[in-house]
Amino acid sequence: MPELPEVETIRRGLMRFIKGKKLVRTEVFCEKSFVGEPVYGKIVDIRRFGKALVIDLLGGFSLMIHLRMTGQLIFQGEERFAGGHPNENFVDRLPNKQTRVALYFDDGVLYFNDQRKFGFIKVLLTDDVEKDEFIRKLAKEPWEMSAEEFYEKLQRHKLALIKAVILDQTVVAGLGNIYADEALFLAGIHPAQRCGEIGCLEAERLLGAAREVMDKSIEAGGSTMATYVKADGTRGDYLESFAQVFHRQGKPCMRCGTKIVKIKVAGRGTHICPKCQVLKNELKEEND
DNA sequence: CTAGGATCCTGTCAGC
DNA sequence: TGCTGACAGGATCCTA
Repeated sequence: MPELPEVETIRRGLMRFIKGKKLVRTEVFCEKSFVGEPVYGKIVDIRRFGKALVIDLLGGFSLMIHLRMTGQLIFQGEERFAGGHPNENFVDRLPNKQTRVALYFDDGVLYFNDQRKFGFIKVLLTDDVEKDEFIRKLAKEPWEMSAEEFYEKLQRHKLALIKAVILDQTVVAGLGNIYADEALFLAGIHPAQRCGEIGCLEAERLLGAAREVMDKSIEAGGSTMATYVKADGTRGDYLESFAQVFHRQGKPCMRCGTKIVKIKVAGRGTHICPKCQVLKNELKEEND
């Protein structure tokens, strides 16, 4: 679930809560969730590559963390900071059944929770972080990519559906199911449009839309989603504050009032306004 | 090389 | 109540 904006929000939170602190102990509850032997030392930096986080330790080791669908990072010190898949774990007593790894610092604990166990923490040499397969194959993020470059990349997947292609992290980094739907809506493009039918100007619009929706979310994350969870368990549904289509099926389109519908595209739940996002005709086969 | 479907895993929800 | 199938904010692996 966590996409680029959520991961960036977590990165900023960790910079504040664990940078400069010393990692002193590791407790692994699920072997699958922790790859390699635990390492210790002072945290010198926290970096982000697409949806992956990298925590650099003094001494030459790093922890790469990918939250995948249901991962969360929750720091419990004097106050609590939680990010990632939003659920009751944000306010639960930890560790709990979904806690896979606990990283202990002098003054607090960083819990890695993950319902579905798709996410992981992996120990790497800091020098080898950029040789990691996932990071090595990662494309540029939307802000670093020119419209021409994006368009050319789409043209390499003429027959694939646009939504599937923008979810591909080797095409453009950072989008997930929410921001893909939001960006396509903003750009007025149907998610099942084949890339070959996407024009140069549309590609440019889509790239701009991707930047816009994620910028907005990072900004919102700073205040709402980067929850400093209070005793009262504040857990704002930040999606409601900015989503135009995601999880809004049955509700009116904010642009034209038509009901948003949920369909399936590229195997994923997909939300569109059927009036603002129209599928251009596929090239018809010659018949008979 | 591309395209599309299955798969990893746990939990929840709708429908019987 | 219990069972069943569908589905989930991701990415990889396998097949054609």
